[in-house]
Amino acid sequence: MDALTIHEAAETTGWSPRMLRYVERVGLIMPRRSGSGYRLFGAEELQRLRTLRELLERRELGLSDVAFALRLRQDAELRDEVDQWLAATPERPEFVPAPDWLRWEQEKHSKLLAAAQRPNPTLMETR
Amino acid sequence: MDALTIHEAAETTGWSPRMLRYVERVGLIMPRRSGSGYRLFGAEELQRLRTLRELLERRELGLSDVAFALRLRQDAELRDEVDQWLAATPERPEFVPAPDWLRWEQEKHSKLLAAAQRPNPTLMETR
DNA sequence: ACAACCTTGACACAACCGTGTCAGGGTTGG
DNA sequence: CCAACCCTGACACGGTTGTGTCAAGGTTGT
Repeated sequence: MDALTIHEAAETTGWSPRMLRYVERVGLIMPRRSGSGYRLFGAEELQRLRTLRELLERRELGLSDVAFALRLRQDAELRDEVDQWLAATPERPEFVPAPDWLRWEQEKHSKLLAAAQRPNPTLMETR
Repeated sequence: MDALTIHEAAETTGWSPRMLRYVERVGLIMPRRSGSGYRLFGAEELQRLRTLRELLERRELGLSDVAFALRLRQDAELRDEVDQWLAATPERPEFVPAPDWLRWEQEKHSKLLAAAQRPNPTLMETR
């Protein structure tokens, strides 16, 4: 039948056999098995594996990231809880009144260099 | 004003000061800063921090998981790509015709124990 | 029957995550 | 002015991820 064994699948997908087993282990693929336990990769999973590979490196993801996304998708309750947490106060810097704190971010880059000749920095309002 | 410094915030949230800085670093909180750069935690972020703590341990999540969920939420394109990948062939074992492969999972637990007295295992259809 | 596959399990190892702790240096409040 | 904070950066360290490799044993095709 048109199904590849693990070494063949490895060659056409760019994963190593070792990694194909690992990808299965983290739950992202579940190739069917032959009667004697051999993994069999159909055309569909081969495509899926190529796509996954491409996605991971293009977006700098880890398998664990995608695995977590899968977990979110399968556990609606979890998804809601996480989403709800993220929803609270989603966007910041939450309009800071002082135009002063932005400098902080940039200052910290030059801070070390300028540390010597700075006698007394900003110093204002007590928290 | 009603805003706590990092040690005070640590005590009321259960995080250590070190971890509060870390949680900020991974992008899950962004406490505002005083004029001299001190982190200031308002009531809202304190609550958020307690909730986060609770969520993490109740669902066995890591900060990196929630950070990734945040990334997904903020990058719609990424979310779509990941979702689309997960959508393809979402549910398996994809109805296996042979009632035989289920045994595999259970067998492998007793396999080592039974290895000695098993002269010739299943052996059927050639992949 | 024998080479060339396949299986699981284990050791190994770099890179990262989550944490603590310490150093060097500013800030603050009494 | 001094103790008690705060800041960042660094070293350390156990745990997880991602990966290779090897061992012991079953399967397959010629």
